[in-house]
Amino acid sequence: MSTVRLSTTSFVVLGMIATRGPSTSYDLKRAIGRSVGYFWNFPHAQLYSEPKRLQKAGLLELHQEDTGRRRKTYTITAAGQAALGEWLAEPVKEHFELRDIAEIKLFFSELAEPQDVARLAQDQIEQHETRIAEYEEMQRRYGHIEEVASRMITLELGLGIEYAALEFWRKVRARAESGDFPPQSGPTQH
Amino acid sequence: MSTVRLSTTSFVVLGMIATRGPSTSYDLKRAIGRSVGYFWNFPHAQLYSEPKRLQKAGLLELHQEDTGRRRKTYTITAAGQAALGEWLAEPVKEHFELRDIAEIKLFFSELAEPQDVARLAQDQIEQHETRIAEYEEMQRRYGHIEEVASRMITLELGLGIEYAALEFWRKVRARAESGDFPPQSGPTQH
DNA sequence: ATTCGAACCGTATGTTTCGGACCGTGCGGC
DNA sequence: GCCGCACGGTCCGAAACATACGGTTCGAAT
Repeated sequence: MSTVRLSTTSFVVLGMIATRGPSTSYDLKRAIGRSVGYFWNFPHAQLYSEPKRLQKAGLLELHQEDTGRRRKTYTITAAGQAALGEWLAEPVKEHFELRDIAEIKLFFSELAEPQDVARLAQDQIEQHETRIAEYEEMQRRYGHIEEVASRMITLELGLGIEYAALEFWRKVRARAESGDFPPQSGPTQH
Repeated sequence: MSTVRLSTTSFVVLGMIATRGPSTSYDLKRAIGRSVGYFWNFPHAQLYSEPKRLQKAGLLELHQEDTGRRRKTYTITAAGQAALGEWLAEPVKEHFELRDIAEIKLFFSELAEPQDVARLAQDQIEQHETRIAEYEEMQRRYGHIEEVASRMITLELGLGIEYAALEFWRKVRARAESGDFPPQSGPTQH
C-alpha cells in the first residue's frame, strides 16, 4: 500500500474492473482488446503487471484461487473507485496523439518513389475500409443494447475518424494516379 | 558501425536529416515540433540519443564544432539513405493508434458524474477548435509554397480528423446538455 | 482412449521509451 | 551590465514494450 504514479493504463485497468466487476488479467486483456484496444494498444504483459502495482497501492484487492489454475482475480477497492472518480472529473490537458506510420511515410514522400505513394495509399484505403466494416458490424450487433450504450459511443468517434482517413487516402490515391504526386518529383505538366 | 533495430523514431530522424540537410539534434527537435510532432510526440531526449545510435550504425555522420558551443551536426550517409528508401518502399502493417485520453474517459462515462461529461465535451471542443485554427493558419502561410507542398499534405489528414473529432464532441455535448447522457444514468424519459 | 489444437492463463526478461530535472552558453535588448 | 530567452545538450529512474516462454483445460476428431 504505497503511493504510485498512475498512468492512463492504470485508469483503464481500474475502469475496466469497475465496470466489469472482479476480473483476472486475462479478462482485462480480452475486454480491452474488444474495446479501447482498437484505438490505444495496451500490451498484455502490462495487464498482468499493472494490477499488481495497483494492488500494492491499495486500489485493487487480490483474490487468488487456491485450487486448480490458481487464477488471480482483482476487485476494485473504495480507494480505487475514489481515484478513478477523481481522474474522470479532471480536465484532459493532452491533445490526442495519432500514431500513424503511413502518415509519416507520406510526409517524407518527396524522398520516395512515386509508385511507393500509390501503393501506400492503396494499402491504407484497404486497411481503413476493413476497420470501418468491423466497427459497423459492432454497431449493428451491440448498438441497440441499453447496457452498453455509453460504451458504444466511442465507436462513433472511431468511425468518424476512419471515414476522414479513408477520404483522405482516396484523395491521395487519385493524385498519385494522375501523376501529380508527390508534387515536386512527379512528371511536370507542360 | 553495428546493426541496430530501427524504430519509427529512427526513420523520422533519418527523414528529417535527408530533407533538411545537416542538422543538430536541436534542429530536429524544432523541425519535428513544427510538423510530425503535432501528431506523434517524440520526446526531445530521444532526438539526442537516437542520432548517436544511428551514427554508430553508420547511417549518419557526425561533425562536431571544435570551438564555441561544440555543436554536433549530423549528416545522412549513403547507407542511411538506402535504409530510409527501403523503409519508405515497405508496406505499412500497423493500423494507426489514436491515443486519446478524452475518449477513454468518455468510454467510462457511466462511472462519472453527468456534469463531468458535459465539461469533458466542452473542453475537447475548445481544444479541437484551437488546433484547427493552428492548422488552417499553417495552410494559409505555407500551403502555396512549392517546396513544402508534399509535406503540407499531411496537414489535410490532420484537419480532416480534427473536423471529425470536433463534430463528434459537439454531438456529445448536445446529448449531455439535453440530459440523455450518459444514456443509462441520465434522467429517464417517461 | 488418445491425440491435437484452440482457447485459456500467466511469467520472465532485456530493451526502448519517456518525462523531466538539470546544466551551461551566447546574444539581443533594456 | 545584467536579464531573460533561445540555444544546445546530458542524465537518470521509472514505465512501457515486444516477445519468448511455459503451462492447463477442454472439446472434437481420430
